[in-house]
Amino acid sequence: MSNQVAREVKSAVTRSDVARHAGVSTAVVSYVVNNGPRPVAPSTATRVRNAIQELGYRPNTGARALRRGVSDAIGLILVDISNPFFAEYAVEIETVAHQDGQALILGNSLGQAELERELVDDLLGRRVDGLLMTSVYADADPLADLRPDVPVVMIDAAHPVPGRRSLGSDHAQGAAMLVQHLIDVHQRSSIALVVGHGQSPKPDRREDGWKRTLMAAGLPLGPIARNAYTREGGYAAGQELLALDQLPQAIFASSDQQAIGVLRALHEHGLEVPSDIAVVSYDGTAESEFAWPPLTVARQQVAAMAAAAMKMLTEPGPDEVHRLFPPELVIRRSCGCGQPR
Amino acid sequence: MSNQVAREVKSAVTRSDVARHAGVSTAVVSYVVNNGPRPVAPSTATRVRNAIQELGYRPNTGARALRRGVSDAIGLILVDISNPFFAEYAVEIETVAHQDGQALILGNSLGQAELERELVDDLLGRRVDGLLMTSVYADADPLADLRPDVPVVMIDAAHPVPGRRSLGSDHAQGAAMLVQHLIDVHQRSSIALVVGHGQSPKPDRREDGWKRTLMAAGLPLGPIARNAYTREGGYAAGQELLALDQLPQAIFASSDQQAIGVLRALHEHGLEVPSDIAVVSYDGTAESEFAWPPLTVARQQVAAMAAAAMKMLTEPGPDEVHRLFPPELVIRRSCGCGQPR
DNA sequence: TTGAAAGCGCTAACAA
DNA sequence: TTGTTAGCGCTTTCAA
Repeated sequence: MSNQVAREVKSAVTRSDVARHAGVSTAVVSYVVNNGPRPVAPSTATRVRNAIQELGYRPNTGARALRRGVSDAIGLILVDISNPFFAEYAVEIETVAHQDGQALILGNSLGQAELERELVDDLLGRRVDGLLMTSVYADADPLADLRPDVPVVMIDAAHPVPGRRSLGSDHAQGAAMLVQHLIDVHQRSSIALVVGHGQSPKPDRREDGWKRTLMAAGLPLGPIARNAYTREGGYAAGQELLALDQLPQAIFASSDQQAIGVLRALHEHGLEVPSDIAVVSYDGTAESEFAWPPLTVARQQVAAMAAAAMKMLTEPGPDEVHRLFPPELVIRRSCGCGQPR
Repeated sequence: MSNQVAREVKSAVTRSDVARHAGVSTAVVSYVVNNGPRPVAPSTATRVRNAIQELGYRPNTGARALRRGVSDAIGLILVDISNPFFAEYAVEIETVAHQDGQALILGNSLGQAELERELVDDLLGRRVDGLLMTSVYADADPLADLRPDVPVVMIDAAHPVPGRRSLGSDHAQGAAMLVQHLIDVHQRSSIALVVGHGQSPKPDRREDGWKRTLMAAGLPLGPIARNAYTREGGYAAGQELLALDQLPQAIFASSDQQAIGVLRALHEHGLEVPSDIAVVSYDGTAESEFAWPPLTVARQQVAAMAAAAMKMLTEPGPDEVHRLFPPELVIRRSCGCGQPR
């Protein structure tokens, strides 16, 4: 009874309570809980397990972390997990992490450099075993003055990041696949580009891919509308393109979100997609499949990237690497495929 | 130099390194870092701060947690953060938590009871200061045998949860607002319902709201299509309704995701929304605004719920409470408003 | 096979 | 105003 009460009163049960209850030392409890490193007689082990059960003992992960020097937790810093692409990415990462016995601590930088700093700092203070992140900074190393002493992997890096491990999708290739498809299969010769603002000195690789593919095909470059990688940005970009003297025959949007915005602008103008104008986009989130019409996309290999990111974090390797994953072309209806002639 | 090397070598700098470097005791370092509880002479404090700076010292959050008995971390268990509603919810929660000095540990149960259990267990082992969760279980208390010794708040609860604190949106009211609008403003007299499978003995409160509003208006109940609360579920439900002898004049979908699926089914059938059939839905995620046509919705007050959830976790209060937040009616085009006659 | 005990980094009561 | 020191709960070496 007094046990009952004590537990109700929220006295956390510790290993020494268990030891006392089972009539053994705390070391033995440890051996049982961790299944080593010393052997324990079966009968003793059973007594300990019963005590654990009865007392409702649960090892304190933090204390163990302090002693062992590893926290079994990793940090994930995203700009904004309500962006569907990152949400899908996060699910994959969390799944892999959990299978790996790692908990995931999440932070949203919301595009604010200062907040990003705070989050990194907090995570390092928690001695996470690793840090996965996308950075607000286009180029500068956001961690420079934070001197992280744990592995860091930049998980949405189009370009190599000096001195860091990084990975991302091959944006140039994805863009090229999409544009090539519009040219080869749908004979579009005027293909517009919707892309983000050029914050970075380096151009968006999707812009490269679009440009090179058009040039290689001997086609003129279509109009470019630059705006945020959001639905709102795409909407504004779409309106911009619609205000042009001559409507392009197709639009390549650099993110699903932008494409969704573009579609809205086109619909509001009473345009039919793909018959009046084709639209394709980059990312391949679930949302793209349920847009109207369903979007033909270059789908990023989110699961593969998540697994690779966790691996880069855990396994030894060069301090600077950059892995690029090829996106997959997913044909749906917005490009003109599967349409009645 | 040797300092340099030592740091490179990844020897974590501890409070006693700082103390030695500054020529003070570890207690003083603590007083400076925590700004108390004892006063420190300004000149001493400066010396300590310089040492901290030079050595790149960062307090070990885990050690502090062990000593103080609070972890400054909370757990969040969602079914799936790639569901946009939960993603938006999570952003709000993380933001509030961060402002509150709490880190957020995220877990996705993916609809698997066993996984949910594992996540809860892990989080309790980490001694989170509180647990925010949605449960896979419709009714049974998923925590019963886990004896959580921290505050738990069920954050997406349509009904009170026995013995627990919980909160959610007033689904019945939201449904009623939407249906009433379709009746009063758009004179729709045949309104279908798309809702989830009845896993729970308790009916979905949105079904209640829909039913009562129709009955109060003296209208017949429209057809019901039951399917998952996903885009796919909505798509299947939409097809089901389209196969009926008589098409309803409007559809109320219980989630944005379902509405998106319904819209796809309608579009594929060549139906115009809202002129051929109106569609409204529940949730009000960002996606709903960019659907085609933009969806009229009952928007859940995500930010308010997130703040309230954190408050319920932190502040003392009754062990069992259930707070319901009224959704807001957001009129867009899918109901027929703003359409040319 | 088991136990005693040191110590992970930190806080804070107590002493000076 | 500063220092000494006892733990927080755990792992693991070393001795029995």
